This record gives sequence, C-alpha cells and structure tokens, in this order.
Amino acid sequence: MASRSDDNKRKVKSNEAMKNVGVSKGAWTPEEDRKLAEVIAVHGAKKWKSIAAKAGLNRGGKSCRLRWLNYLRPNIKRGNISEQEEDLILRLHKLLGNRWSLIAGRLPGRTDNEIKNYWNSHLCKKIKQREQQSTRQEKQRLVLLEGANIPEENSTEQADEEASKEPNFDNVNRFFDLSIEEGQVNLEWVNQFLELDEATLGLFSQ
DNA sequence: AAGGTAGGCAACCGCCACACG
DNA sequence: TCGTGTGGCGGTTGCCTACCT
Repeated sequence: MASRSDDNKRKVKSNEAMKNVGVSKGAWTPEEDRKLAEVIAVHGAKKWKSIAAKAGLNRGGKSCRLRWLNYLRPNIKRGNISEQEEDLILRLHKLLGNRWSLIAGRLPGRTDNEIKNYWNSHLCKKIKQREQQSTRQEKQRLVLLEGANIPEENSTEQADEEASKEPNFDNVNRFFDLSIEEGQVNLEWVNQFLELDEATLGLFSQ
C-alpha cells in the first residue's frame, strides 16, 4: 500500500518531469561535451541555465553543471585512487560523515561524486568487514575477561556511546572555513580526532 | 554461447539555502 | 519582507560491463 508521502513524492516527481519536457537526459555525447566546454571557456562556469542555452544544449543547467564539475573540468583526476587518498577519505569521513563536497575539497582533482561512489562501492564494504572483525574480537575479549574474572576498564556501552557521539561541527566548520588563516586555527583537536590506532589502519593496508 | 548476476559509475532527483528583485 | 529562481548537495537510480554458471 502506498503511503501519503509516497503519493506526494510521485506528484512532485511528475511535476518535475513536466518542467523537464523536451529536455535531454541520459549520457552525454562528445558533441555535447565539446559545446559545453566551448561556452564555459568563453563565459566562465556560472549561470548554468544561460550556459545551457548559449551552448544550444537541450539540457538543464543542473545537468550542465554536474557534467562540467564531475567530468569536463580541467585538472580533474579520474580513477586510480591511491592508498594515501583512500586513507585520507577514511579519516575525513570519520571526522565529517557524508559531507562529500567537503571531503572532496581536501582531495585536489577529486569530485564529491567520485568520492561518494568510491565510498559506497569500496570503502563501505571495508568498514563493514572491520566492524564485524572488531565485534568478534570484542566478544572473544569479553569471554576471556569473564573466564579470568577481571573487571573491565571501559564497558562496551561506554565505547558505543563514545562512537555514536556526533562530530563537533563547530570545530569542523572552522577547520573548513578557508577564509580563516591556518595559523589562526588550533588544529590540535584535528590531530586527536584523526588518530586511528595502527591495528585499525592495518586492516586497510592489507 | 547464452543468460543471469553483481559491481562500478554517470547521471538524475529532490531538498535546502541563498541571492535577487 | 516575501516570492521566485538558481545553484549546491547528498541520496538514489539505472545503465553498462565483467564475471560466473
């Protein structure tokens, strides 16, 4: 049974579709890429709706923007994400969560879309494997502690509570505020936040 | 060789924030 | 101050390809 919100979504969707009547969708052709790049070379990458019109493209402004940012933009790197980049993505994701554009901002030549895709197709699995492994290790540890009757230093509940804490976005926002000179920001907390133990990192270098 | 399946990735969708008149 | 248009973002979809049976 479809919910009311589902119905609303469908209505919105059909309205969107009506707005886009006559607008091309799907994969971009080399010809479209060429036209888009030419117009941006002349007029710059702003006012995407007018860029689409000037290029004579039957595309929406959003589509043009996405194509430019994710594919046509100069100095863009594609594929072959290095171990260093992967490590940085993992650390930044731990710090920021799914704020892909911010993460991409710290990886020159990489796009938010690429990083998001890479995360969803590669790193997500690694994280799950890591979690399963650490759960197993924790269970083994508890069994051993129980057998030896040793009191725990830190309960799993406390650990879970720590892990579920929201990142401090005030600090995060300051870190990514490029208007602030680096020297003015105390980066000590970043170092603390990004410190992963060697065992954790070791799992990703295997 | 043909059909099925899973993974990767480009592109789209919908929401939100902001600029501008 | 309000309404509208546009751009930016994260989530999601769907196509293509490689691999498996």
